[in-house]
Amino acid sequence: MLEPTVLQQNALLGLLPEEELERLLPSFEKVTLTLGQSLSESGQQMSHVYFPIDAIVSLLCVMEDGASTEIAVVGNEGVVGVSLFMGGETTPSRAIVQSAGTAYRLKGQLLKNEFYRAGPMQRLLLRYTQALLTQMAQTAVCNRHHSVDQQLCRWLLLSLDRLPGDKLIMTQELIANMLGVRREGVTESAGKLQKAGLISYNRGHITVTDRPGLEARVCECYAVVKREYDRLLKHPEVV
Amino acid sequence: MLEPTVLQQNALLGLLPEEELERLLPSFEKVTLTLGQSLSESGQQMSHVYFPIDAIVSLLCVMEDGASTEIAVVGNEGVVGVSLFMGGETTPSRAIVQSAGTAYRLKGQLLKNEFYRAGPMQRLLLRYTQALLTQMAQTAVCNRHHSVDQQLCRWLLLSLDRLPGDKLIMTQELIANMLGVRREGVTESAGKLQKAGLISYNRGHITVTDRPGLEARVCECYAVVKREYDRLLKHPEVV
DNA sequence: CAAGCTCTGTACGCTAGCGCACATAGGCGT
DNA sequence: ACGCCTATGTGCGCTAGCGTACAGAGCTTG
Repeated sequence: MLEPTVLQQNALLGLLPEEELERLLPSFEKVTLTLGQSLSESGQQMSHVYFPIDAIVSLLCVMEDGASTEIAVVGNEGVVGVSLFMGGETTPSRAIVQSAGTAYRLKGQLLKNEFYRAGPMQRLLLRYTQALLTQMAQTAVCNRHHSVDQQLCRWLLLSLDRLPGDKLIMTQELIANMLGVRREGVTESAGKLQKAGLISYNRGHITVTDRPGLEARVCECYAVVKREYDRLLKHPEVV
Repeated sequence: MLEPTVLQQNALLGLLPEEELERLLPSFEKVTLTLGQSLSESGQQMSHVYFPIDAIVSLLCVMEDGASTEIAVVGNEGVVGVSLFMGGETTPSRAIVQSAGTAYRLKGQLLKNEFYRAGPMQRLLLRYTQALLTQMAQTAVCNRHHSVDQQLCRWLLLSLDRLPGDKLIMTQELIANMLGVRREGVTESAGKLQKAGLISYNRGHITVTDRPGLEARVCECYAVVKREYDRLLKHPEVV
C-alpha cells in the first residue's frame, strides 16, 4: 500500500492535509508524459487533470496561421486543467508537455466532486488559479515590453525552477515556438548567453552553468511571478 | 423599495436567479466611478468588489519603470476584484476606471461569505474568472504577434461592446498607455482608421462610425475572446 | 559507412515601432 | 480676447526583430 505522502511529490498536493491525501490516494493514477504530448486541445474537454511531478507542461495559444505563444508554464507546483473546476470545461488553449516526466492524474469528474466539497482542495485550487492569472498577465506585459534576450532568460529560469537538475532537453526551435519568436532570434540570444558563460548547449541539450548570471539579466517579470507564486502557495496554514 | 432586478443592469448579476438577487440587494451599494479612478492598487487589499453598470475598468500591469500594459478590460459583463474570492486577497495589477460611469459594489467580506455558500454566485464568479483568463491569454498573444493597427481595432471593439453608445471619451495618450505603445503610434493608427472612415475623433472624443469596418480589420483575438465570453456567460441555465 | 535528417550558425535587406523634437490647434480660464 | 494647457500631427534617425536563404555540423538509420 502506497503512503499518501507520495502525492506530495507534487508541491501543490503537498500543501493538503495528510488526511485529505489519504482519502484521495486511491483515485490518483501515475502516468508518464512524453515530450510533445498534448494534454489538452483547444476547445476540447479534458478527461483528467494532471499534477506534474517532474514533468513540465506549457499552456499555448495557437492562432489560425499556426503561430503560437506560451502563456504559462506548469510544473510540480501546479496542475493542468483548471477549466474543469472553473466550470467552463474547455479552454481555447493547448497544453503540451515541454519536458518529459511523470504526473499524477485524476478523472475530471472526481476532481469536480472534490472541488465542490468546498474543503481545502477547493481553496488550494483557487489560489493556484490566481497564481496562474498572474503568470499570464506578466507574460502579456513581457511580450509587449521586453527583448528576446530577456524573455529567453525568463523562460530558462521558469523551466529551471520546475526541474530537478540544471539541464533542459529542448531545441531552439521549440523555445522559439514557446516564446512566439523566430528560431534565429533564439539562436542569437542563446549564443550571447553561451558566450557570457551562463549556459552551454548543443543539439537540444541545454545546461545552465551560471544561474545567478541569468537572474542578473532577466527582466522583472520573472521575480514578479515567482514572488506571487510564493506568496500564494507557500503557506499551507491558509489552506 | 428597489426591485432586485435593478442589479441586472450588470449582465453578470443578471444571470443569477431572482431570489438570489433579492437576498443580496440590501448589501449592494451604487457608486459613481470617475475617469482615472483607481479601484485597486498593486499588492493592496481591495475593500470591495465592483460590478460595473455603464463604466469600464481596465486591469493594468505597471512595471518598475512606469510602463504599463492593459491585460484585461471589465465592463457590465463582469466584476472587478476576483482576487478577493480566489483567496489571494491582492494582485500585482491595478484596476483603473477607463470610462466613467456607475457600478454596484459589495463589501469584500460579504462577497466572500456569498462565495462560500457554494451556490449560483460561486459558479458564476468562477465561470467569469475563466473568461478573464482567456482574455488575458489572448492579450498576451496579441501583444506578441499583431500590429498596433490591429490592436487598436481590438481595443476599440472591446470598449464599444461595454458601452451603451458608439462614443468613447479617451485620448490617444491614454489608449497608448493601455496598449503599452507610444502615443505617436496610436496617432498614426487612429489616423488610418479615420481616413478609412471607420472612426472620427477630436480631442479625446472618439466616435465609431463603421463598426463592421473595424471588425474587418481586427485580428482574430477579438473574436476568440468574445466567443469565449459568450460561451461561458450567456447560458444562465448552467448557473 | 554513407545518406539523410535535424539542429545550429550566419548573413542580408526590410519593416514596425521606438525615442526624440517640435509644430499646430482646439478648448478653457481669467 | 488673450494666453495657456492639453491633444494631436509630423518628421527623422535608430534598432529589434522578421522573412528568407543557405551552409556546416552532429545524430541516426539503413
